Amino acid sequence: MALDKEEAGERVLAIAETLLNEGGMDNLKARTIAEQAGISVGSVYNLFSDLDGVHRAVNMRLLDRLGVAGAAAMADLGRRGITDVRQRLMALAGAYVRFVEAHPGSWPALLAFNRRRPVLTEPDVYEARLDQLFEIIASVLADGGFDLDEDTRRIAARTLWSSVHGIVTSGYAARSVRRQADEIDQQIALLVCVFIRGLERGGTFAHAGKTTS
Amino acid sequence: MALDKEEAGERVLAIAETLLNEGGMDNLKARTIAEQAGISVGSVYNLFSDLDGVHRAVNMRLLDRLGVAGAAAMADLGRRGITDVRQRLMALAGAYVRFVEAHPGSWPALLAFNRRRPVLTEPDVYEARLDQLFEIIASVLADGGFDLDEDTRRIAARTLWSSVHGIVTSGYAARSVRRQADEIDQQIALLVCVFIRGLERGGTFAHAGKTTS
DNA sequence: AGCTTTTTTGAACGCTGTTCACGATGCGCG
DNA sequence: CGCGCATCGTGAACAGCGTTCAAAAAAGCT
Repeated sequence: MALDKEEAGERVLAIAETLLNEGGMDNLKARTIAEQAGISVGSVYNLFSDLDGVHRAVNMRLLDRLGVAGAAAMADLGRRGITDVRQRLMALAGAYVRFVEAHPGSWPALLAFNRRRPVLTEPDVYEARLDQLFEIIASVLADGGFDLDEDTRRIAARTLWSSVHGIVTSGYAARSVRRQADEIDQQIALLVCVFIRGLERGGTFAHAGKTTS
Repeated sequence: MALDKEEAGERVLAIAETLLNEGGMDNLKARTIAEQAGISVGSVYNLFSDLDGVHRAVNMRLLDRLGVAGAAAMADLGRRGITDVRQRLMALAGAYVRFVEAHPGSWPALLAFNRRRPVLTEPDVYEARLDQLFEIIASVLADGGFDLDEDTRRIAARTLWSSVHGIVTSGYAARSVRRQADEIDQQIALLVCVFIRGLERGGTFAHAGKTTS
């Protein structure tokens, strides 16, 4: 046999990611993968349960890479002795923006994929990879000098992540292409500034109830 | 003929929305629509260019309804004499959350649909409907007593919208179902609180450059 | 009524994901 | 070496999808 089984799987994943990145979810076809990988259609189903399994595996790799990108950005700032909270948060957001730009097709495909599955699959391993990102943000907030209890800090970290995520995805759904980048950068800058200032003021944020006051 | 052409279109759209809402994008099938509408497959293509056209039309209706939901929430607060910025923003966010909950399948389908199309279609009419929402938020901000120039206010409105959007979509991608609602409410409450406090502090937000300071 | 125009139809085409009987291929053992 | 066995790769076959288009039906017109 020419290819180790695991090596064949890697090949399929690499091809699948390229296909997703170039043409979105619609471009992930079993026959195309088989042809480009030099194997038969059936072998693809031997390596993975189905195409969704392939897509899931690609998504895992993407999330892992996003995690290391975030960690690398923090490590870089640490190496340069930068501890300013705003700069650190901006660096994290910048890492995310750059990651999305570097994966123009496969990242939207990941988002669309999650949307298609109701809640059937156990997202344990999925959420675990996201928690890793939340941890990074939470640790930056912990070093920021705001006196937040652990629970608030956790929620703040997730809020910050979700907001940046929303800005980026909304931004790339918009019309033009060059104006997008400016818009996104401005919105992220404003979000981070406002967020830090808002947290610095201290006080409670437990207005959990709806507008029934 | 039993059905006016326009009436038939409405019927198709209603059926399509139900299908999308119940089973997501994969559930929007030409043959199912035709069968449920009591027409033939070909007639569907007579009324709409293709299935994407049907989906687009459904999305337009959804965006319109979201717009009126937001406007209605503001009108309701106005009627009750409530002018507090926090309460108004929370009401807007709440309207959005309720809207998403009321459209568990068709709203994710709208998001996934936008993601699939690069930028080919002229999103004029699409963006116009979103601008209507931004206008509502911007007007609330304008009444809030922050001294923001018009441009900053516009960006802040979009940032707020994108952030809420990100919180909601990230929240529903998470695992459990009952914890989701609490998480989302808490994140939105924190976002709105922090945002208002951050804006109240005044000052400039023009840190447009990346972290190259 | 006949003729023309418009609309509706559903069989047909090409493509999709997925399966599975079959043949090839590697392997241990007498 | 030969032979049974198990493992794996294969691609034709199946069901279903979006989309088309010649033909039929309906509607309009004089």
